[in-house]
Amino acid sequence: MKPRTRFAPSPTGFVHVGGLRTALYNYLFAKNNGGTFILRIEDTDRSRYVEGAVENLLEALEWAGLIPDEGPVQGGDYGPYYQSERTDIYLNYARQLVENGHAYYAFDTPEDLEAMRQHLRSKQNPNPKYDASVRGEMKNSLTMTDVQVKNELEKGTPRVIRLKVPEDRTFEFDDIIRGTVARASSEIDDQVLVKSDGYPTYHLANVVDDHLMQITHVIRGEEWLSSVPKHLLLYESLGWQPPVMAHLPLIFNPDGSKMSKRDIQSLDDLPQGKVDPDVASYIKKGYEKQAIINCIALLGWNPGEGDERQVFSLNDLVAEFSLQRVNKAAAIFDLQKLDWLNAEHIKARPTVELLPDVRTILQQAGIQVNSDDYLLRVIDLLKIRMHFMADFADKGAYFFRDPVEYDPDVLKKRWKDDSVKLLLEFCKEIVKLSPFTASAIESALRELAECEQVGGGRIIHPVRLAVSGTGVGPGLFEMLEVLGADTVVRRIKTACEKIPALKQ
RNA sequence: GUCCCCUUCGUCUAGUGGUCAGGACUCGGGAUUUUCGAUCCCGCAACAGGGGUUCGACUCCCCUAGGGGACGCCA
Repeated sequence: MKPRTRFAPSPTGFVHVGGLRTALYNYLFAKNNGGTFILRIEDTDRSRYVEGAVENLLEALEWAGLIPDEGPVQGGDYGPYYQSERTDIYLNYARQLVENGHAYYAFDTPEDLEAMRQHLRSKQNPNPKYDASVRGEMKNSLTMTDVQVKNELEKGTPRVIRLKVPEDRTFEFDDIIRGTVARASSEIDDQVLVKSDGYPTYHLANVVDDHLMQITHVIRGEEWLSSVPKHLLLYESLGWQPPVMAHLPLIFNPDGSKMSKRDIQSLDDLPQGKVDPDVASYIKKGYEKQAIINCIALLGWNPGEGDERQVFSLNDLVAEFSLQRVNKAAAIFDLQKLDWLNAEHIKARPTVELLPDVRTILQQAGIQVNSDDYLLRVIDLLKIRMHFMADFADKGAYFFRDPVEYDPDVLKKRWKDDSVKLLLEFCKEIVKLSPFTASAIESALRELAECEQVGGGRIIHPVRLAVSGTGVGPGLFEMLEVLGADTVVRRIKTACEKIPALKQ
């Protein structure tokens, strides 16, 4: 059977890095097995609903290339894909559970619950549960007569439906990532399944939906691990077969704390030991989507023995992914590795593909680009040493306009008393070149150096400074070829006039 | 507090009884006499601790410590 996986976020705000990884793993597992990747919106908490959160989510998935096969946008045979539109379905199953004795109505008010907890709270038991030990003293359909219950229901008294967790049972299951996990039923509370507002809780809704949507593998964060027994009991009570479970390790800040949006003002000025959990921040900063995907994929997964690749495209990941190779331990999100991967992915992108993006970036920086052909050659020269796409503007501006200033440190170090003379000689030589190619330029320069009894660097460095204004960049001769003879000569002459004055 | 999960270089990790414990990022050094945050090479750096099991443990078991998660009419 082809697997069906789902990413089931709740739209309570921004898209978390950990959430994106959960989506990624669900996607990768489904695609690796020729299965179906489903998006389901878990919006059953009306009080936490955030305007625009669903749109954010959809955008982020789209950006990352994790397109669902079924979901709110695509539709599908198992919709609706918003849980808020499925309340009657959940209610039906909840009633069924009550009828079969697996669940019961409870009329306890929040005050009643607080009183109960207050009463039971102790050092040994700081968080009393609503469970088999207390449900006999509470206001519910187990302690009330049928008539009373019927009365309250008819009156519309606020009530919830709770799961009746049996005593003295142990729930055991196999998690693909963690192996066998067991938990005693005495540790589980009588979970609310339907809230007094008529909406289901996550626990009921996810079980019902996963079954109805024929989800085969539940891949989600570790925070759900301890509620699996409840879900298992639900599957059993409903007479359903539970899906395979896989609980992913968490992702943390460099200092080991939980990633929190509250810690962050800006990505460029992160608090010590913290990292931004909001995927949108990374998109905004201009990270390559492949780099983000690559990075978070490696946070908890690796291709295994003998395969020491670090750089993966989404397709590579689809081909290699397996849940068996997902790590158990939590990982720390390392921005340095992300930055390195970002540079790798820029290098890996074909120059033609880079073209429109670079053009946009240059335009945003106020740099006029006249010829795509020219831009293509510039990108070819630069992309190997760019860490961010924005670097094309910062470090490539001189390809489009003459330098207005010269790096003082480079000037001090590289500009000698004979530089003017040598550069003007150099100009005389290169104007004769036809065609104006890197190799021809190099020969001319080497010849001149020999003739003048100086090392090549004596000319190379001042030329670079004169032409680009900086001390770093691509190989000089390739750079000059792309710039063209006219530009090179013009810039050298300008520099020969301006720099001596700067040097003093 | 209870229950559950986790623990190899600073970080991400390989490793499933016998390895000089491997790779990657970061950092340091060297090379490239054309720079560089590019490239290549080299280097620093780890099995949390204690018991077992075994001829032999990073690998299996137990305990301790540390970290994390859950304990809501939130997901």
